[in-house]
Amino acid sequence: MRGEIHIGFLYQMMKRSKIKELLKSPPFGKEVLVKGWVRTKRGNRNIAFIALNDGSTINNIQIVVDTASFDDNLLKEISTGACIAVEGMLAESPGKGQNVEIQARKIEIYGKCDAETYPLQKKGHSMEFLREIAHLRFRTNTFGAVFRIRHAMAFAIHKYFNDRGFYYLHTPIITGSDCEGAGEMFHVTTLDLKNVPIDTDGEIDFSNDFFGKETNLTVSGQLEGELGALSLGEIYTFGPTFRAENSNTPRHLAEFWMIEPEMAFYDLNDNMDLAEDFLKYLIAYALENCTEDLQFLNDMIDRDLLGRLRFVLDNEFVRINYTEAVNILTTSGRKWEFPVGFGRDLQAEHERYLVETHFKRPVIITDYPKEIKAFYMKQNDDGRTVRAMDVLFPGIGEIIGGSQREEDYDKLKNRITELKLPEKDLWWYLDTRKFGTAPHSGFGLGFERMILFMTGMSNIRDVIPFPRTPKNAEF
RNA sequence: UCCUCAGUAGCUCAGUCGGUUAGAGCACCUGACUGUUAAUCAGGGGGUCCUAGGUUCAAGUCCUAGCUGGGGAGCCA
Repeated sequence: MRGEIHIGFLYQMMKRSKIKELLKSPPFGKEVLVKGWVRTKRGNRNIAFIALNDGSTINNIQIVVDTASFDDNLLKEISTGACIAVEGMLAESPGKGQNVEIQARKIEIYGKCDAETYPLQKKGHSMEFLREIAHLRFRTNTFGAVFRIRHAMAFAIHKYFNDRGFYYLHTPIITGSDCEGAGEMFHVTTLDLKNVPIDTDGEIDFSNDFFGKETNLTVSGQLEGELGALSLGEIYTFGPTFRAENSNTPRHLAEFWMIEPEMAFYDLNDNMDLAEDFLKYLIAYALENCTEDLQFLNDMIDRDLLGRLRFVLDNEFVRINYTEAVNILTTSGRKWEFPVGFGRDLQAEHERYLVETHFKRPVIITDYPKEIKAFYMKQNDDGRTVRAMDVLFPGIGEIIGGSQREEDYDKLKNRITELKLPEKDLWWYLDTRKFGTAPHSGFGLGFERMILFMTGMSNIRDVIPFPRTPKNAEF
């Protein structure tokens, strides 16, 4: 073989280029090899144009085929959705619409794609239809953009925290405590569901279950996250979370991802500062690193997307306490479907009014009545409110929920007793207040809700690859 | 879970007052066209009208129940 030039050998050795690389500062005249999926093919008897996409960018590269040089049957098999490898010369494109094209010299078909049964077409599809073919929807421009942005945001989250000395802590997905207080949980068991053991009280006997006790999928990593923060200083979790609520809305999933930073020595103001800085960092990261995908979504999905992202980035969040929020709502002159008043939780219509009508920007509401918030939130001296904070975003509603945590052992224990929570399951949580307690704070960011905001998509089922919702666990 | 709207070709939809053989655009197939840009032009094939009952001489159309999906609400991130 030495010294011998063999076409097949050359082809084997040529390194595959990603389309993203070829489209920027293209080395015209160079022989290249690309591999990807056909988006469209058009042309006439003499020439064919293939738009090829390999996922590295939303943009396609144009493959120009001189039909006389290729077998008719091969060309027929290059239909929308087919996967091919193309070797050819990279050239400046004489046509309008693209600067670069590849003049094909050799084409190999990896996977044919029957045009009659392939569900994706060149034209637009409804989101509802694409959701039914979630295994193929990655191949559309919209979902390619959404999932590239989703990746970029996941990466940026880790970078943000790592750069600031936070440690990524893996809290358990299976939990033995059902007192996290965030809704219905999914049971985890190896018991035979057709023959569940019953104890003498008529209750399910979990002693022979896998863990020897009742277990569930976690609804939050917060309580365990606090344990880490009270030694490591600043930690964050980023993992899946499960809620067995029968929620059928465009903003809820039964399985979703959540980011939960937890910081020792942070008070509520530090917590708010972090939340605002964090969200703005993510927006800035997307604007800088996902430019083309965001532009596409702005053009095709939501005309106001880029403007809204820049607006949120450039403006300070409003910070008001719950009592001030209630005053604004009661003096607004509006008629509310749900009543407003101290002690009542803010409804969607109230939050929307504050964010979208009154302030017209993100709002952080703090110091809610203790009755409508979780047991672990730090109690204020007024005896009626807690150091909670909700970050409300336009179009999304609550994107972050957090608080300063109650670090006083007695106050925390009393609250647990008041709410009749199972203290025996929380002994380890209380221990951290008994042994070297510290003021600390944290919050939870719903990852998919953030992706909704970042992409302009309107249904949360379209920003997670395979959504789990009531009555739906396909794929 | 509640309220509401919808379900007709592969997709998006039209279908009159209940009336006899259910349509369009796109997609697909065939052909034409020397560089296309959601290519264009001509022709062709393609239907469990969501399911089950019911009313009627006659139901895609009206009634009842259910299923699925969208939107709104609640729960929440």
